[in-house]
Amino acid sequence: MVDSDSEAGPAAPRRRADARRNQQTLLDAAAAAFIASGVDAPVRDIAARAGVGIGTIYRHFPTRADLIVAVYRHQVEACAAAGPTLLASAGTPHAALARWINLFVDFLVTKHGLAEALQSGDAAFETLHAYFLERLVPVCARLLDAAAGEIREDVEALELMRGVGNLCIGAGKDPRYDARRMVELLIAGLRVRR
Amino acid sequence: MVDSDSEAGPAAPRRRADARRNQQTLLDAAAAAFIASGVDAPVRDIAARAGVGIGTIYRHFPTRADLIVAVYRHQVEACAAAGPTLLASAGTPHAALARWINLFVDFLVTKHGLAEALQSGDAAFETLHAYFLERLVPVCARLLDAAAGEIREDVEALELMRGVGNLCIGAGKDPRYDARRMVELLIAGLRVRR
DNA sequence: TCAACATACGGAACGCCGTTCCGTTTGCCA
DNA sequence: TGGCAAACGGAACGGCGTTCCGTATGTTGA
Repeated sequence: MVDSDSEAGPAAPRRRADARRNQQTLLDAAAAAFIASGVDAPVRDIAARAGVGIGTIYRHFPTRADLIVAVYRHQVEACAAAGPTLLASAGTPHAALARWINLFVDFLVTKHGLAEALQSGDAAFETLHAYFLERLVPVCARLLDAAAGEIREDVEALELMRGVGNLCIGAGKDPRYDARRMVELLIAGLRVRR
Repeated sequence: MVDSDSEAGPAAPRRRADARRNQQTLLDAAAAAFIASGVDAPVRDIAARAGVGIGTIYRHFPTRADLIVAVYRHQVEACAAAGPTLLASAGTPHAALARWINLFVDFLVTKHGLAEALQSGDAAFETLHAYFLERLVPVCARLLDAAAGEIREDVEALELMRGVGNLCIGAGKDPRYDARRMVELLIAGLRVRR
């Protein structure tokens, strides 16, 4: 289940009832399809799952990327919100950073194909890429700032996020590749040597 | 330029002259196309560049992956060969490992889209993925063995190679993401803490 | 020199994809 | 209830990798 359009604007132009129903149905169908076949599930499959025409999907979500963003928006927001929380609760800033990155990795690793889509140069996923960076890079930057002194200072938040995202590609497809361990190495490498 | 089929078998079945010419032309055209548009240049473009029909390309290279392997085979072999050489010439085993990884990263980073293709789950690139791992993982394993004691021992060669490959994805597309630096972090994280 | 045959070629055609377009249907309000 | 904006459905388009097969050509033995 993905909840309805409790979106931005106060001036929601009041849409037709069937439109709202379909939007919700589509979000649920997409979420199910993403779990079953990964985020690159064919648009036609999602439409079929929702019992809806192809045209309908595109009126609600102009591009595949918008659909993906809509499906995962809540989890991304939750991840963003966890940053400040961890900073306050965790022992050291570096520990907070490590825990937050773990959260992000857990999220990516459990979404078949999402990491791939995020980094794929494909112009269609530009929106997706942009949304993730927009939302998460500032959070990461705050954590990095807080940990300054404990970690190298030549690494920007955006770079780190992309590195972590990249390491999550292909996770779960080959048991011999453990994305979490690789990210752990990356974060370990971030520490300044005593 | 990519040199001709100085391939395996001693019993090369003697092919027609035009076939040999076309194979060479195709390799050159593919190399040029890969530089111009990345390794995912459309098959039709490569055929057009070579002045050859689509059917011809598929007789010589049953799948895109085979073509990519053929184009880069020499560089991959050179990289594999550099392993033992570095181990003998570099100061410490860890330094040899670091230099060898650098070689690999340089190779990947200068081939637009190759890292992406290598890790893309797409079954069509299975051959490509397999060839790279087959050729380079044993070399990496030897370097890791030599550096044992200096580095963590819970990381296998295959895992490290995939991690490095992943970090190279998207290199060169965004100046704010420096794949080399991320790999440097990963390798730094590999060292045991004193 | 010249068949005749295996080999290799070219490109139309197929299936799958994301996306667009437009004729039809449906909810809503006066 | 009539009419109209809003929303729908799915055929159609362009691009992709790949397959298939009728055609052309190099080779070779007579």
